[in-house]
Amino acid sequence: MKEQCIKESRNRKNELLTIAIKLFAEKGYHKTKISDIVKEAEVSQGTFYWYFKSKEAIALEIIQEGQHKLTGVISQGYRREFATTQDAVKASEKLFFEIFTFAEENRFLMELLLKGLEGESSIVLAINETKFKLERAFQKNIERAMQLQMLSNSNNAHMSAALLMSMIEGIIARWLFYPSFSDEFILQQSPEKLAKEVATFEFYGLLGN
Amino acid sequence: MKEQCIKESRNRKNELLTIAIKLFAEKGYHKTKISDIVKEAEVSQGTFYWYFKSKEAIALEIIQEGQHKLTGVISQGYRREFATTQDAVKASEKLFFEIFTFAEENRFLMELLLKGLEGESSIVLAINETKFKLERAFQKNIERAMQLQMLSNSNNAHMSAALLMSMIEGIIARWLFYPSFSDEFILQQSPEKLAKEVATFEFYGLLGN
Amino acid sequence: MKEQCIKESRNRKNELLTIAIKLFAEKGYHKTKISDIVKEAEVSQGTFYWYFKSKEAIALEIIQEGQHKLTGVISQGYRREFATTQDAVKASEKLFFEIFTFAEENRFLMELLLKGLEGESSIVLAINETKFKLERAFQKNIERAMQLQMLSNSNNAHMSAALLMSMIEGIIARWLFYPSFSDEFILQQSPEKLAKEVATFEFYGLLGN
Amino acid sequence: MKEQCIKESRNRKNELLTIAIKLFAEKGYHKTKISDIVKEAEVSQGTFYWYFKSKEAIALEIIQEGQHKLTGVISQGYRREFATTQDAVKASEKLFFEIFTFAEENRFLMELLLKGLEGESSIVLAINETKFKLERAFQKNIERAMQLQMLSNSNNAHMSAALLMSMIEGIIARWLFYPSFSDEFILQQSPEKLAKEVATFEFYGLLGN
DNA sequence: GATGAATGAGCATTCATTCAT
DNA sequence: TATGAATGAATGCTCATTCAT
Repeated sequence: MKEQCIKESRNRKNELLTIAIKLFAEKGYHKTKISDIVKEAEVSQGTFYWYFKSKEAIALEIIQEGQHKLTGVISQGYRREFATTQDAVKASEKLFFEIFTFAEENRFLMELLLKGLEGESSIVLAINETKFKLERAFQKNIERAMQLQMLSNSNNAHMSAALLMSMIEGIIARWLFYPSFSDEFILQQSPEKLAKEVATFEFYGLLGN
Repeated sequence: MKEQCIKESRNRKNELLTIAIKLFAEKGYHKTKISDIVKEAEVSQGTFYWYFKSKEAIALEIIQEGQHKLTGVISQGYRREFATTQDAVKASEKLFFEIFTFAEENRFLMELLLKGLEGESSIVLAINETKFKLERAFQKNIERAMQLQMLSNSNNAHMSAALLMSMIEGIIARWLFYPSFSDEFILQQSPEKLAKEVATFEFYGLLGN
Repeated sequence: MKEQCIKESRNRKNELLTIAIKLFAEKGYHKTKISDIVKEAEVSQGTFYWYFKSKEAIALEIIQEGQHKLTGVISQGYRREFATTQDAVKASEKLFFEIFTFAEENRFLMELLLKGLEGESSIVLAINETKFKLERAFQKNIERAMQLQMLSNSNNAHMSAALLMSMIEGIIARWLFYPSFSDEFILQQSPEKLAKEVATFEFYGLLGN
Repeated sequence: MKEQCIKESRNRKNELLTIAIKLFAEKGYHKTKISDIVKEAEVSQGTFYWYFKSKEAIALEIIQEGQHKLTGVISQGYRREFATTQDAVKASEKLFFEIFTFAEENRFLMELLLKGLEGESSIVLAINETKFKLERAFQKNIERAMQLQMLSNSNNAHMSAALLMSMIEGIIARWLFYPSFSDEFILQQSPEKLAKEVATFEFYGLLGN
């Protein structure tokens, strides 16, 4: 019985979280009113405040949970060791695939993590931290490749990681968030295909393959 | 005397625009109050509404003026014809240089154009249109290079343009907007150096040079 | 078992009453939340409403119980008959002593009775009634003394009772409720000493003894 | 024209202050809503916040202004030097008269100053400070009389001042704030008569004159 | 008896916008 | 042109109270 209650309550809370994620992504933080969230969840205003201390609190919880999930995805994507350039490309592709898949399945959450929320500074900080961690993960990967002599040391790992991260951000945004602004080529892609394209560009550039 | 008045008023208006750009970039659209803007400009609330119909109107004017300026920059950057790959890299570099320079000189405006404003849909639309135009300019450049047989036709110009645009956005953001999150390598760069790095990556990827 | 339950429940109820008295005195009626009371009692919100119909109800119960107790104290203090002025002073002193002792032992309750609660009118009424009764007791005492020719008939018993009551209220407040605003002289007094001081002033005034 | 505006605005602010004093005294701080105040003043909610930062702010302003006025009254009441006991009684009477007159003319303000507001601690502090100052004024008067050998040194000036202050508070409360609880004797008195009664009691006590 | 999730009316405060001067 | 007082709809949040379990 107690278990059921806990489960019930978890559902209520999760329901509110899911709706909040969607509305924040769709309308933005400020234009999403608590009344919008509770209306969609079919609960009262008071119920919202039973589960969350404030509007800022739910946003923070969303971001932090998102950071946690995304960190899991990245660490999964890095399990492979690689020896040849081909391996490295494959490894990169694999990681991108995981990220794109996660983005596809957590569309709104990803939108918040990447586009950010024009909210309290605590929220902005949490978002930046998330992106920072992701970028550092890319950087480590590149540095490993440099140690393995697969990449010239003339590369600057920071800069390369920043470029990589930017590409991932941009592709996801065009693919999922601004469909109307992108052409069919990107929209119709599967995570696999996109991962391959980005990984190729990453290693070979426009002249590549 | 009339002339003076017009000039005065232009100044007043520009003053308000400049302050609004700065505050929107620093605090965001919603967290910037009209009262903040007029306080910094040392005019009354009423004066603001003499020059601008509404808060949305000033944001729109900012974005549209920004779009116009940026369009000018891009068209400047394209004047050159190129024949060899080296030329193409140089041309790209030149364009990037112009964009980075503009960004450095119009820091807050650029921040608004790239990060966007969590505002009315009209504003969001205007911003997206601006980014869209920039991206199409990159795309045209790539398509030209493909026609000249400098780039393999296996490239997808849309995708490449999206990647390129994403990199530019990302680098500018790290360079100018989030200095605290970036390492010294990016922060200390000049527009020239950054342009070179990005252009090289664009054509050769990580393995390149 | 039933007895135990009743006892238990009495305890629960008394616990809630005691905590409520303390919190009402410390923070005031409006600033004391039901959630504060139950948190300190380590019971649930629902439990509160099993014992009390409402927030108003618990306040009323507190006041009425206080009135009852205080009435007992006063009637105790009046048992003596007196013949000489000395006796009258002693009798007064005795009564004051009882009141001060009660106040010391029921600090928070006394604070509510004297300072009042900014609450519903029913509560305010109950408090005023309590103070009214106390004052009438003083008045009767004075009238008795006038009948015994111990006090001149030029005295107005109402006025004198009001002055007396005011002094008692004031001294208790300074002694127990606002220690930080009073000097050491009052703070360090025992009920005996305070009773003596007030009784002397009552009969002889500043020039007295 | 500007003068008129200033006057106008002063009136608006004073209007709000006067209404707030009345409502706070009648209904208490918490039960007085901003909407009550503005409704009675026939202005909008926003207008209230043009003149006062918050509900707490208006309460504080009321108390501080009251403190200032009352301080003025007290200092006026002390101008006389006295040589005989009769003089001292007269001087006391004069002071009480001033205070009672002020109380009669600033009924609601006095109610706030004496009964206090169950509000933010800043407000409570300001009120206590006001009462503290008044009491210290009484104390100084008594000490002066002791120096002049008019009062026995066996008197404790602090205690006497506390008793005096308590009497004043009590009489004003019964006279003005709780008419229904007092008898006709007090209610029908003029400030002169009350001042005389209290001053007599002060010096001679019940047995006095 | 006891729990605690759920309710919803109520309230202080904000801020873009208007308008008389 | 310029002012700044005035407006009022909008919104986040509180908290006494209820009720299914």
